[in-house]
Amino acid sequence: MSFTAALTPRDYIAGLAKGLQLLQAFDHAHQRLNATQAAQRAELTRAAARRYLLTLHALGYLETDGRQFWLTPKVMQFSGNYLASAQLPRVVQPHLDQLATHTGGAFSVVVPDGGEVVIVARSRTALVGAVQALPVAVSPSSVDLHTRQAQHIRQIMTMAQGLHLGARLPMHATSTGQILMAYWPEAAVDNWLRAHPLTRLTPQTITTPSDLLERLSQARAQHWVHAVDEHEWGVQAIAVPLQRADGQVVAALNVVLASGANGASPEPAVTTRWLSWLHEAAAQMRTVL
Amino acid sequence: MSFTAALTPRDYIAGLAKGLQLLQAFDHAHQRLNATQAAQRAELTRAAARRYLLTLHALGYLETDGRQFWLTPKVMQFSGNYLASAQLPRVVQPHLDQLATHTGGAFSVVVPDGGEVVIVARSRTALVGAVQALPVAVSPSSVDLHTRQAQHIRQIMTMAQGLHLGARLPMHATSTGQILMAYWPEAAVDNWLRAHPLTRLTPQTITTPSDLLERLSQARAQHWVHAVDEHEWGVQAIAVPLQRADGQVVAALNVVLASGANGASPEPAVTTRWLSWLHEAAAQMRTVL
DNA sequence: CCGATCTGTGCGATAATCGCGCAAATTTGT
DNA sequence: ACAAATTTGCGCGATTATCGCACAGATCGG
Repeated sequence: MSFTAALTPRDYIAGLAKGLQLLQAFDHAHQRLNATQAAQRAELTRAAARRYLLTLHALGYLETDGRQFWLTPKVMQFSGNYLASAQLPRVVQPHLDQLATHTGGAFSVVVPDGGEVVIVARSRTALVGAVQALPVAVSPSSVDLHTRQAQHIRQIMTMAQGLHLGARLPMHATSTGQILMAYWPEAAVDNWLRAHPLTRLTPQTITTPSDLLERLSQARAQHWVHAVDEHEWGVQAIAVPLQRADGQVVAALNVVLASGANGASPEPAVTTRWLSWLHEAAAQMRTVL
Repeated sequence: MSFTAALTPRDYIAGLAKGLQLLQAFDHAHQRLNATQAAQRAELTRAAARRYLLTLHALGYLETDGRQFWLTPKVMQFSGNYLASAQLPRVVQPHLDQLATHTGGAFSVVVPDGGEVVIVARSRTALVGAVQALPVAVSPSSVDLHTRQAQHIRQIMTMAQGLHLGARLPMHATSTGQILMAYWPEAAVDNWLRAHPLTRLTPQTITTPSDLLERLSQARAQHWVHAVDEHEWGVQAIAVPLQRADGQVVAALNVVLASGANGASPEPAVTTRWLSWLHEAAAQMRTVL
């Protein structure tokens, strides 16, 4: 993530790199950019940024009102091509759907990529009445119930915010990242530690190598990980590895739940139930991965 | 789709265009490409293609074994950024999930882009649930129930093949494309017709402008479209428009079902039921779009 | 084992890209 | 409403990134 290709190793098209960098400059926090802002974010001169913006517009990847630029749905084609070509998302999706339908949970399948994890499949059931109940508690009589429900829904909505297909999350602070690393050879983990700072995201985030190594060893021993409030406050997740028939771990499956957020430790019985569902699903997928 | 930017209008980075063209060369039918194949598909010389491939590899968008190249999950980041920034997919997703949970159908929301439609949100329940809700004659005997069920599951799996997030489908042969065009001004439809051939995809595909115009006018009158076997043999879909509060049609919602495939015309009662679900959902979304 | 194809690489030629700089248009603040 | 501060469009000469040929070695296929 920190590469800027200092030298030009002869077979390197700078224009392509800059263009993609510019395209990546549009994220949740920067949905619309003008030429000047885009230049800053992509570390280009304004003149250059403008050329790339106009090119991306001509190709249909950006829309513009002449002043601001923003992403068009065409950028989804890349993801579409990946989903269509990679077999993992395809074979996993039906299992995820079934899991979500039967249990009502919100599940993700992630793969490691460039030191982070990427969500490549996802499934969740409806949060009944989610949107209508969202803004304000309405009912006068059963205020408490509705308030609590709305609060809960708001929590889940909020926490689902960053968890769309294609989202990238840090390995050290996610249940899936941890379970994946647990199966890496020691040297790979060391390399990862050298290359990636253990950025603190919440008070619960693991931020020292020794704590992380301990967690990984625990994960390796029990074949699952439970991360509470480590990535986002109020969100817990339980993850298990997804193995191919030959035992190779190629992805991770998790369920994302609201956590106590009041400091209450999660109930073991509840964890165990989710865990059994996860392991059951993982076992089913094992033969088709 | 037919642009090749014949001239270089001064502010056009050819390198970016070629690189993206190369990245788009990887699709379902061409998951792994070597330098020579990639050069052909992207219409570059082999030397050039190699430079772009190596660049994309250095940037992490392609993986390679030294000979073949293929997409990495990193390409999903573009889609992730779009999903995170565009509000439509975000606000629509909970409604879709609810719809799928309650009805057991497979729903998509699409937006028009560059003369095609793009799937920007999707939801479906596990197949077990879906099969029961399917518009087929109920089992004559419990013996071949399993056979029929298996057959239908296979059908649905097959037909869901090309319907992932980010997939692009032709407007004239899809229920969603037709309902979207139905609300276009006449001139826009004429322009579209001039620019896009009515490619035949099945024996049922609409291939003449007059037939299409008739369908559009019908769609406009009744506010929905039912397309049977027009895009893919054995697949039918029912679509309704998604309007903003001000009445502007910004997207389309549809449900995809297996069709009789034996030539039997679909039962009106079944269609009506799906339609009411679709319209109900569309009405709910109207306020939040 | 040999023909056919693919791959890595060097190099000079070419034109694609760079970024400065200015004038006009737009936004912001009071 | 007006002026200051940004932002934008664009021309231009300089430069260097990119092009594609051509050759040799590696690989594949039967």
